[in-house]
Amino acid sequence: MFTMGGGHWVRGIVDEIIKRGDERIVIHTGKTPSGPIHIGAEREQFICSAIQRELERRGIDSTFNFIIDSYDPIKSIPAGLTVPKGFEEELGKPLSAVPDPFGCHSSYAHHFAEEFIRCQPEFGLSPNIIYSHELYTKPEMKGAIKTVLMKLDQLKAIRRKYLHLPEEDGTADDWNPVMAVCEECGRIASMKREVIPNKIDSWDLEKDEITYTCSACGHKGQGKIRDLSLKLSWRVDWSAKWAVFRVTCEPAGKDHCVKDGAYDMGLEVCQEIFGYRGPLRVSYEWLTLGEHAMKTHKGITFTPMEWIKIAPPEALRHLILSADPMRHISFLPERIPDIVDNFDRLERIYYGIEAPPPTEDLEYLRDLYALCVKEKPHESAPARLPYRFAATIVQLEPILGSDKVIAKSVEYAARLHMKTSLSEYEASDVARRLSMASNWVSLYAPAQARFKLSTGALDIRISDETERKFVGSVAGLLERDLSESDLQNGIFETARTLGMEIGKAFAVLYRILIGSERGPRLAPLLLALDRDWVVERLRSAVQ
RNA sequence: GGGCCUGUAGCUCAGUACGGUAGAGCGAUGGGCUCUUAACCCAUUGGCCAAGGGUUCAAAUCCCUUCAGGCCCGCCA
Repeated sequence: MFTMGGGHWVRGIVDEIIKRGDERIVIHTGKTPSGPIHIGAEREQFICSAIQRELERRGIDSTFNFIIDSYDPIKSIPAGLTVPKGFEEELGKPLSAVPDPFGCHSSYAHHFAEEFIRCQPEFGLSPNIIYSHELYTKPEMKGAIKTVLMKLDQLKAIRRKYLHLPEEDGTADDWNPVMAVCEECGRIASMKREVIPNKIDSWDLEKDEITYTCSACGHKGQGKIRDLSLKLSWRVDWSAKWAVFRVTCEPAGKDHCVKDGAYDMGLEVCQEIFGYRGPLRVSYEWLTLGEHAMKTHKGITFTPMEWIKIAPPEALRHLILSADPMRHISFLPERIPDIVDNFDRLERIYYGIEAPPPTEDLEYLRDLYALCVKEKPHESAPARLPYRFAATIVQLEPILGSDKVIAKSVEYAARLHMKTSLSEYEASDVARRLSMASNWVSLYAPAQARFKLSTGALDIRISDETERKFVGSVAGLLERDLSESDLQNGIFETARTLGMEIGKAFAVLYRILIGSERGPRLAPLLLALDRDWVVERLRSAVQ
């Protein structure tokens, strides 16, 4: 079918952003650090990053803020997280006030937020980080709280509309979005059975005074708005930030973007209560881990930190930015080699080494590649070590030693790209991929991608007469201490002389050594092993 | 109960805004390679486009209904 061209979908988003005519373009994203932050959250980050790059390409400057919702209460302890005894006592406190269960950061919020933030430069982004527990001490947020109290009736009416609450006469609605952190117990909500926020009881804007009752410990407190630790509840909190920062665009998960969902209500609150038009909505689908949605509280997660250990960050950008935001992405760590290969293919297409599939729009592919690399594309195609190769050769490290593994990999990458030597970047990229592949093999590789020397009792016996002769001859070759290439050639010649199919000949050796039909290049493998052991192994298989 | 998104080869997905005889990658199978670091090259295989109905000369694409999965309507990308 005829493709329209037109490049990457982010161009359309940027067109709309520009149409708004905002004085200053501010892109926002946010995340609650309620536990390990998984790679699903990167979808939002990458969309923002792509928007920012597209703006930059058009010569437009922008601000990219990442709000850490550290002031939200901790509502549960995520499954799989080991916490000190008595940690349940912390439930209901703001995440920024809960101690780090690992003891390495100043709070629970900081621990998980920092772990995520630390990875971001690796993925080619560096948003401004804003912790909401700090933000709420600022006069702008105090002002938003006052505005909310001033227009509370109007706000209640908006809320009732969105939550489809039964029409009431209005007097019974004691909802209030202003929450107070209890000065006695430090909680902002109680967590028995259900979440009950600490609402304020009374307020006097003239005198700047507020009273509240703690839903957890029952403490009754009072104080001035500027002194008390106050927070707005979710949907109002969101629009207050939009208004305070004059946000141009904030992507959000599809859960918030449904009709009458948090985004719809937030926009109306933003306009009616705070007098700001609100951001452009970009909604996106979730990433799933196989068939399951990633859920922090259920402990089903895969974090950016874990990604970096097993695969290049560009490959995650590619996985996410190549998909339409409204389609869900199903990720499984077992598929990492495919995912990395896909990125490598795009890279080769970008540099004209490989022809694009006939149905694909080249302009789109070029856009996409520029959005996937960490900074700017290299001047020429970098020589990459194929991930599958890496995943194979690292398994020889115990017998080859790491120096040899690296040397062979560098040599292979250079040969593939018809280079005589690798640049410093290329060589370090090869080393990185080897260590990633090594982690992947030990953590996630399916059985068929792994091999192990069969050192135990030999459980196969070669009965075919030709095969027996062949194996015997190879054992003889080994005893002659040949060079690598002579040995490799010798094996081929032996097979040919005996009239064996090459594939079958190799298969029989692999079966004896690693119990598989195929394996890593044979001569180096044989030479890396203890000679007498291999000879004995081969001979006993054909006895 | 109300609403949104998704369903295309064994797997992952393009193609749906603007209807014009089903595409890619991976896999599988076969072959080739003076010859394999699970490589590479070539070929083959593969699909009632979830199901049914409608509109049309023509539907994966537009409309209606049904089914399945995910999600929202209370905090949670």
